Amino acid sequence: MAPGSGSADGTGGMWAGIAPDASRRLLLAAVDSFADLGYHGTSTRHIAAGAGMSAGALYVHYRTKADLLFQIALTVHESVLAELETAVEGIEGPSARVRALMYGFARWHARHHRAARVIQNELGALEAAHARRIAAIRRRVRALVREEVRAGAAAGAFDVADIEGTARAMSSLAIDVCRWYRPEGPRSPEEIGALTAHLSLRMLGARS
Amino acid sequence: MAPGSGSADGTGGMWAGIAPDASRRLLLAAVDSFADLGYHGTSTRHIAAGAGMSAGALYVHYRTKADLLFQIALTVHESVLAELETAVEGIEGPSARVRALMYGFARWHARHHRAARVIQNELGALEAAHARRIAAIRRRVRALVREEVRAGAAAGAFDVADIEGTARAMSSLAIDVCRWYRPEGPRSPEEIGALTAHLSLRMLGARS
DNA sequence: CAGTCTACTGAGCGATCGCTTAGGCTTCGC
DNA sequence: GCGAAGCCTAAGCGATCGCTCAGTAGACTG
Repeated sequence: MAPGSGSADGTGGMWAGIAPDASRRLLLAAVDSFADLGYHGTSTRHIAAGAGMSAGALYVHYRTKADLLFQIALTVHESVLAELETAVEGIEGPSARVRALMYGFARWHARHHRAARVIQNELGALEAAHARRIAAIRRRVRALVREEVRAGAAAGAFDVADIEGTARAMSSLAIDVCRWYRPEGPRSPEEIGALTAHLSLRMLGARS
Repeated sequence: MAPGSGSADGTGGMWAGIAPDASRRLLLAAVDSFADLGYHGTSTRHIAAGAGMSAGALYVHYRTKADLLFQIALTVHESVLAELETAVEGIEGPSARVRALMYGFARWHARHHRAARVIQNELGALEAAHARRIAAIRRRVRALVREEVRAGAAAGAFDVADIEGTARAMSSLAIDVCRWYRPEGPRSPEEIGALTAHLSLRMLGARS
């Protein structure tokens, strides 16, 4: 694992782009605290302490607490998008593509369930301008899933009456993993990914 | 609709059991505010103002802000449980029972998406003793879904290898409705319920 | 009509919030 | 060797937090 990274990270370091080191430590401490206590339940002093600094040091690296949340939301959403785009790269055939997509989607949300919880629960805490930028990325994620469903249905590989609704359900299934997943539970992120992919193909009425 | 109820309510008044009137008004104002701003983001003054009272009046009806959250969590979870138990009452045949169960489950989370968001996002804000009582109800809800899947699989009506995982996915699909549902969107709670039921049966490999 | 009770207001308590500021230590170019 | 710049601490600002409490208005009891 890359040095300086505090937790398991399967995407080659979601936080690797955050420099310098002190900025990254603050950001990781914020993710930890936001995941447990929520954005409003977390004080800037608590974040700074988690990064081993005094209260004021946070403002050397981030303008406001809201800016810190935005940095997290941006980094995390871009990581999801990259994960999905990589997942289907070079894979052919509607069923194989959906399987790869949903496997990566769900596995990501298990691996990064704490970061994912932050961005699912605290979207409403973003300021209006920040929220718009994040919403744009989320639309691209949903479009990616919908496009796979649409293409597969058009090719006759899937039997799906409600493309939009079924694609929404697939995304929902993968995203909600972060709400109930516990690392100490019986399933690995890979197993959850495989199950989610399998169930997605069933929802799509894919030929076995 | 019952008088005194502030919003559409398909379960015959989830909040009808909350008396007197001032207590219920405070509780409804709290749900509204918690759903938008989160538990920690909401001040007791804001709740009281939402119920048309001054700050101190809240403490005539509730011991603490945490007690208020617990009352909400308890009422809402019992409403879900009642909804599911009623949904399958008198219905025979595994597929028909699953269809009724998941229809009710998802429809409830669309109809009451604001209250549902509170209890999904703010579970961590509950005090330990309160959290245990709520967790017990949630286990009963999950068991209800799992039992329908198990019974149907045992009867040969479903083709499902991973009973626990598939049941979890079904619950997840219904619960997550509250995260993305918008009343101004194109789908009614009933349509979402029907789609969720349909997709659940597909995940189960039910005979058409 | 006096006495009691309940529901509520408005002021305010101590604690904590996000954030700023003064100042010190370290590292650097020149 | 020295001023500039960057990163950090400690103290503290004004605002707001959850919550308490003395006092009041109105309904009910005997």
